[in-house]
Amino acid sequence: MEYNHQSLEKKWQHFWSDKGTFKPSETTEKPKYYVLDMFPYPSGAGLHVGHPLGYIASDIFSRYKRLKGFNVLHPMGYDSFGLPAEQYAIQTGQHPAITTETNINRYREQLDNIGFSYDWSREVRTSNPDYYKWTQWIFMQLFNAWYNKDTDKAESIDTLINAFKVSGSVYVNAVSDEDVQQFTAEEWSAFSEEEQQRELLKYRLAYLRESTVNWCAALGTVLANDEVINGVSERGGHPVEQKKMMQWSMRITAYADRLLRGLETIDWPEPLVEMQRNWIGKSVGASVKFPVPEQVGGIEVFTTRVDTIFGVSFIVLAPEHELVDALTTDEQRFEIESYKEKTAKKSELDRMADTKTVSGAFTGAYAKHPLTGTDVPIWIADYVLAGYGTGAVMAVPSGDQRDYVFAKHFNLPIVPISDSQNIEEEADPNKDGRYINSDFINGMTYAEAVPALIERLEELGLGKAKVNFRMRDAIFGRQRYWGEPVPVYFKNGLPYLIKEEELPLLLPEVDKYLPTETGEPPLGRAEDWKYQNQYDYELSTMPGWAGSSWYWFRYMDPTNEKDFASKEAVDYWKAVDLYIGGSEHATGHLLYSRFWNKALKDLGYHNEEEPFKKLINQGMIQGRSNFVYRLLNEEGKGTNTFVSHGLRDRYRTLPLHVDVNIVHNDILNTEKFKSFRPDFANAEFILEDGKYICGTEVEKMSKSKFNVVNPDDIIETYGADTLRLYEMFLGPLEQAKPWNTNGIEGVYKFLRKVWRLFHDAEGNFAVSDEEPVKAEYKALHKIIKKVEEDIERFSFNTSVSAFMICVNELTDLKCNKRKILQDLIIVLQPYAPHITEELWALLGNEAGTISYAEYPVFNPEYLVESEFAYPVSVNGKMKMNLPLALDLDQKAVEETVLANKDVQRYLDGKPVKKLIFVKGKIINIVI
RNA sequence: GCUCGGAUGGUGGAACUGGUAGACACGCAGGACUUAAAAUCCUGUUCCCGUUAAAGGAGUGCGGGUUCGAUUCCCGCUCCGAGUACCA
Repeated sequence: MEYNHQSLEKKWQHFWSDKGTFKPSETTEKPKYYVLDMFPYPSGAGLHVGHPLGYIASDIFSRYKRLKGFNVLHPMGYDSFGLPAEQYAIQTGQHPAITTETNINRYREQLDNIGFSYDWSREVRTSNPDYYKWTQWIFMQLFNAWYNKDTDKAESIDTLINAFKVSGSVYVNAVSDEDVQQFTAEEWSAFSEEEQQRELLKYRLAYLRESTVNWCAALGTVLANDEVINGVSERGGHPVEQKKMMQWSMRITAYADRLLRGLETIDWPEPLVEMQRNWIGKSVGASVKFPVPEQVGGIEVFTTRVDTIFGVSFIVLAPEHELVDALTTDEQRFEIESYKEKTAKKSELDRMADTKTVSGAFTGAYAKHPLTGTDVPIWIADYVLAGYGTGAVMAVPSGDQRDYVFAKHFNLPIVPISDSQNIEEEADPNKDGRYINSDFINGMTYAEAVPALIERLEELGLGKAKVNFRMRDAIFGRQRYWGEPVPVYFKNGLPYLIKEEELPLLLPEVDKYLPTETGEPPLGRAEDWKYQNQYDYELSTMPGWAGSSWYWFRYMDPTNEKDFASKEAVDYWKAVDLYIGGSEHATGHLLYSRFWNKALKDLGYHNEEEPFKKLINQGMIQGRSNFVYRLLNEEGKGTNTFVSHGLRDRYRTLPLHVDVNIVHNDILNTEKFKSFRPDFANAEFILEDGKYICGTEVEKMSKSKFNVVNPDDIIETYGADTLRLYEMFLGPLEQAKPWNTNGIEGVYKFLRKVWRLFHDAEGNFAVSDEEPVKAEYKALHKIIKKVEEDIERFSFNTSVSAFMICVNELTDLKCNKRKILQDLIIVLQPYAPHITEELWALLGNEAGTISYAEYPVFNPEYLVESEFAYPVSVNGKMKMNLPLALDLDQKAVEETVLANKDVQRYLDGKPVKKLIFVKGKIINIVI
């Protein structure tokens, strides 16, 4: 019988699904292992060959862990709320739920074809009410929580209310809005219900506040910072502007420090850890007050370089700074106003693009230097951002390049403050020298000056050490339809939660998926949608990241109606042991998930500080486009003649994308090309060596570039096992690489060789029960060891090569011994599950039981290198191979090598300085 | 600009803690089997010189260093990719 991947793969896929082979056991002594894939958004385009890369890797790992005796949880689901389905709904009127359902079915079919070992009984969909019920429930927990800095964790809002009742706001040390009030216990009790709620809102982890947001007019919604890339929206690339709006936000900044510290405890790729670190952006410095005689409080600035404080020659406020109007003198008012107007008109994109031009305006006001008391002029400029620190900086032109440029442009003084500075051409921020022009820190080093300054500023009540974070709270509301409704209604303009037993708050039906005429979000169109028939519901929905910020818990107990997951399930499965997905989620999903995980832990729902212990990023698979070259005529118009790639320089041609599916090894199938497009029906070709060679280029995989390769097509031709092996063979998992089908034949050939090991020349199944010989054991044990090492370090590509070597060796040995072959297919099973299940059954084993077989143990005895010749170099240059008996000790090796004729001849009487031994062998002779 | 990653044959890539660079696969060339094709198998394939064979030399982006020995470690540079962007 020949290797027939088509019937064989379908057979086993059905078998696994019917038997529920991959359901983890509920009661078991086995240790648990949780392998998770980042679940996909089911887009209308379906899967291309790039998508399953990470899924294949995680599947190999899961199957391997099962073989090693673990109880493995390996689930899959869909992140099914999102913009594309809604955009489609706007265009066609089709309900997003229908589009989503269709797409999910398509995804499922494609995923099934690849033979993954998911436990589909645990599937989750974030857009299902029985799932988003719990997303809403978590929102409620966060609404009902505040962050206590004294205990360094989130607590129920009740503990805050209690503190207010007992002692007012004095002893409360919380992360909150800046405008919180100070009040006594009596005052608190005297507050009206409304006043109390208004105040509590400033402490809640999920809160409503007027804030500056990224508004995307084209999408009709606000976006979080991570959804804005280079000043345009991540989805669609539409312009984004800053706008003040009442918005739901998540107080993720409360967790800034814990999110940062946690990074040291998890096994994640360094670049990703670095990205999160930068995003959180912790900077240690000081906040310093510059008194302004006419203003109470003065101007507070944040600086990471207090040591340069004597170099301050002016202060710069962001144009939006709240003190600007009050400070501006009458003479300067016109200038300031026109500057503010000018900057307000600039879009985010303009402001970013234009970092070269120096601009600013003088307010006419002066602040007092906190240490010298001299007058410091106050300016405004758009290089200072309102959103970071205090929106004000102390400018030290000698130490900061932006301040330097500004000072030069407006002719402000530049005072050197260190004897090691060179400020002829530009600012010099070095910290190496000793201070000059710096009052009482003159002569000190950086390390001496900083504590001295902080101490002095604290004495004066004008400054203190301070830590600042770049990260902002996350905007949580979206003015869109296809998302989780926020379980909140409004009474007297204040938000209140609906009752827990009223969950889920279902997404109402609307006539159109567009904003209302009055500019309200689409939910404003829902008729009679009122809480208790009288109160308005919140009309914005949750952002895309809400549903994905806790989904790994739901897989543990997906049908639970009483809890987001049962206590037992959460205690058993704990955190995700291995998480595989793309690095594009570094500052979005992966940060928000860590945040929610920590908050849920603080509130007592589980015990894991970090949700994902180990994380691997699979590299993106890019497309590899093929081109044909259309000959141009005199007028530069395209003709119907096409020139092969190698000859195109001799003609005037126009490159055209051609469907990669009619190109094989870069050779165009000219017959298929003629039916590719109607106008190519009479195409003629200028060939080289009788072939039409196409040009190539690496680009993103997309329909318009005709470079999309569908996994279904590959599976049809070569089978799922070949696809799985080939995707791994393509290169290191974490590396980005173009998809290229050129080498797939090699992998397919390998599987046929595996098949043939079990069959005789006539194609009949034939294995022998003879005892294997030593060489056969050696080949087997080598692969067992190699695969184990490779999988443990996620080097799947090298395993595939090792399998090929092993099977070539066994083929050369004409090995058909049961004892060898059975172990071989167990080890191969994670990579190529279908063919191995088939062979397992052919060997007479109970079908399907391979999943629970023991991973074979390699035997070190067979791994001893039995080479009789080994290389010796002289002074690092390879010179000769020496024959040598195996079991000599170091002394004997030394004597034998030095006595060797060739060595003698090469040494030519020169004295041997040193012999370099590695693992008991002489590697090098130094003369 | 800053941060991080990368550069190895015609191609994808291997070399794990410094120890025979180029495993494995594709492609290419030649051969066997076949009426022929497909499939399968064998041989060769870093470059230069040379060739019946051998022998020799160079070689992991470039320049230097450490070392008996460097694709691997260190310093400087070039190019490519990713992230980030006036963060005080």
